[in-house]
Formats: sequence, structure tokens, C-alpha cells
Amino acid sequence: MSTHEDGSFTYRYPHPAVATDIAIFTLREGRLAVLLIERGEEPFQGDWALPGGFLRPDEDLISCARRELCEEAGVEAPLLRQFGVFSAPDRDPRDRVISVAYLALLSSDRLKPQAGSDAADARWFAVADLPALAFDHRQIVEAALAALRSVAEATDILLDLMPARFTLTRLQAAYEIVTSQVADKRNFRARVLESGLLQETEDMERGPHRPARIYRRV
Amino acid sequence: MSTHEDGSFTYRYPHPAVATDIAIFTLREGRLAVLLIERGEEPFQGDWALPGGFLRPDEDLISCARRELCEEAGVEAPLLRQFGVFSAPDRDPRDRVISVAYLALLSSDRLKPQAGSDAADARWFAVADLPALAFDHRQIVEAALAALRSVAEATDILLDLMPARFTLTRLQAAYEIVTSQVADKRNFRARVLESGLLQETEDMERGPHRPARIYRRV
DNA sequence: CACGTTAGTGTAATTTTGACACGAAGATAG
DNA sequence: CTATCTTCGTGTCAAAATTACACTAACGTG
Repeated sequence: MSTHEDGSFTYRYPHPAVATDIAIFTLREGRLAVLLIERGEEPFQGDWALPGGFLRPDEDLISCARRELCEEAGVEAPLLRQFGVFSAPDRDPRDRVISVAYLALLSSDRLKPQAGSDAADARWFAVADLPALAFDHRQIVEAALAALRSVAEATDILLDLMPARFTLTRLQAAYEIVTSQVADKRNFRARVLESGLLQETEDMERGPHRPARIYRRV
Repeated sequence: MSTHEDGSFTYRYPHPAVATDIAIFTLREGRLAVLLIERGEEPFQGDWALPGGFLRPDEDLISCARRELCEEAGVEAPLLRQFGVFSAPDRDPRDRVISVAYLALLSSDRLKPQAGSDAADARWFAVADLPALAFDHRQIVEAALAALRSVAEATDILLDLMPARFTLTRLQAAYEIVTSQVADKRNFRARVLESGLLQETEDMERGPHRPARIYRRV
């Protein structure tokens, strides 16, 4: 911006609206799921959409994303990562809207009762089985998934999908669900243990089989 | 955006201006350089700034970036990569401005005579020796450099810094300048030749020493 | 034709990655 | 109480990728 021809250039054209959309994922019933809000009014009434909303004058974009996630979905988001900007002139039929998209992960033990204060309804949908999405939100979800998968293989981001305490088998399952590829058990365990990000606890998860050691984040 | 409480939410608050800024880099005299435009008016009159400008109603952001780069700096940009969004409420003293930042590379044989049609003056500055920058453009340049370095090690992006025909020694020099670390000559050559991105030409670059094979992109 | 300068090349050591199978521990049912 | 079922937890070896390393070749110049 800012190096424009004259001081009033800012006003030569109408300003677009600026909004954030948040693609927040979790694991539910062994599938990767994304949080969607049901639209109560036109356009796209009855369709589902990513949580999000318009930027306010006194906040920056990430604050906007965090606020909207909280207001619409009752979710106290952990880390938000900006992964794209959507700016096609006709992406919103009412008005010109630029959307800055954020990616978030929610650990599977904190799936709130979906008490979206603002939105009509909020639900988790398996990404393999999405309903009709409003606007270009299908495209945004696809971009979010691509971003998630590409960082999942290179970072510790998947720990954000885990509850506070978990077994290595569950962590590996999360990895396999997100990347859609199976991992070797021994290699996987060696890798994550050497990373130093996990701490062994004293406790074991029990079941009709040999108990599994429970770990937590360092 | 879009899943807001009522249909007029868009207008509850004034819309911010939306702009693009472009950090375009090249190699000059063995140093990495970024293109800056001298500001002709307040605020920050006399300071230098990244090329960029406001989004028009009929274009998307990447088109805006391409257009501004052309108008202000006379540069026909190659590939533009979006790497960040800057949204601090007070980043422009006049008005609320959201800036979407793009990264570009220019091959060193196409440094146009800087005929920025719009801007007062346009010059390349070595990134190690930047002047006072307007707005938060120092921060944007730092973010662009970080993005450039992180992709340089993992992609073929550095070929965009090369002229049409170049020697492997010059390509390696570009790599070393951008990453700030020396590479082993034999390993570097083996790697880029095996990548299949380069094609040997018949020609040699001559000098007071053994001639060097000239390559070009496939 | 001797010297200075940069180009060009291969191999061995090390590290990293990937493949692979079986005994251990507890729950349950007969 | 013992047999069975299920999941847990573990180490080694081969292959591949990466890194380290040094000398001769080719040309220009004086």
C-alpha cells in the first residue's frame, strides 16, 4: 500500500469489506472434522459456512479470527495460522469482501457443546463428507487441508489435535488420519520420542489388552 | 466472513482500505537487493517504501500486485507469491489499511531502467543496507526475506534470480547470497544437474581463466 | 611459455531413512 | 485358574541420501 499517487487515492474507489474465516479441525470418531456454522439468512441460507466475520476498526486480523471463533462457535482457539487470502471480486454476491483465512486445530477433548452464541447452529463435519458450503468456502477448506497436510509432515502441529494426555498409538493414529498414509510403528515412536516434545507420565491407559503408557507434551 | 449476525453487518463499521505491497528482490553486485520507491508526499515523505497500492473493485489481489509493480516500477513481474498480511490498526497514520504482501524475484538481466511511471524515484537497495522505510515496511521486508530463505532451500525458486543463460558458479553464488551459507561445489552441481531443471548449452563464458559452461532453464 | 585464475570432476565416510517380527501385559470368558 | 484375545513395546540391518574432501584442466595474460 501507501506509495500511491495522491493522498486521496484511498478514497478513489469504495473500500472492500475485510473478514476472516477460520478452518478449525479436530478428530472425531477417527476422522478429521471441520467446524461449520449454519447460515440463518440469505445469501446461502441453510448452507453451511466456516466461522468468521468482519474485521473491526480496533483489532488486527488474528484478533478478529480469535474473536469470531469464540463468538460463533464458543471455541477458545489455541494457535491460529494464516494460510491464505481470498479476493475474487465476486466471491460474495452482496458486496466486495476480502477474506483472510486462518487454520486452527482443536484437541479432541475440548469439543465444546457447540454453544455458538451467535450462529444458528454449529457442527463438526468429517472433511470427507462435507455438506453444501456457502460462498467459496469449499475452496477455502481445501486450501486449509492442503496447508495442514503440508505442515503436519514437517512440524509438531499435530500435538494440537491431542488431548492433554494420550498414548503413542493415538498420536500415530492422528498422524495417519491427517496424512492419509500409514506409518511404521517403531519408526514413528522412535522419531517422536527423540524429538523431545513428549514426556512420559506414570500412568497407563487400560483396556482388554496390555496397558499403554500415557504421555503428555513437555 | 459471511456468517455474520445480520445482513447489514458489513456496514456496521467503516471498511478498511485494502492494498498490496510487493517485495521484489534481485541480485546486484553480488548482493541481494530489494526495489524501493521514494515517497513524494506525506506521510513519510522522502522515505522509501515497497511498491504497492490499493485494490480496485474489479481485480483480485494478485492482479493488483502485478499492476502496481508495473505502474510504479515498470517491472513485468514473473511469479508473485503471497507471504503475509499486515493488519495492525495503526500501521498507516491516515487511515485503516490492510496490506497483503507479495514476494517476487527478478532475474538480474532484466533490471529495467527504473522507469517507474507513477513514483518519484525507484531504486534497488541492498537488503543489508536499507534506508529508512515508510510505514511498517521494514517489518514487511524482513518477513519477505524470511519467506525467501525458507523456500530457497527447498525449491527451484532461485532460478528466477538468474538471467536466461548462466553458469553453475553463478547459480551457486546466488544460492549462497540468499541463504548466507557456503555450499560445496561438487555437491551443489550434482544436485542441480540431477534436478533436471537445467539444460546445457553449446556456449561457454570466457574470461582470463578456464571457460565455464553456460546453462539455461529447461 | 610460465603463471594466475576459475572450471570441472569422483569416491569414501557418515547420517538418515525405511523395512521388518515377536514376546509382554492385561482383560475376559469358560 | 488357565487359555485366549487384543494391543503394547521394542532393535537391527539394508538402502539411500548427504556430506566431506583435492586435484587436474583450460584459458588469458604478461
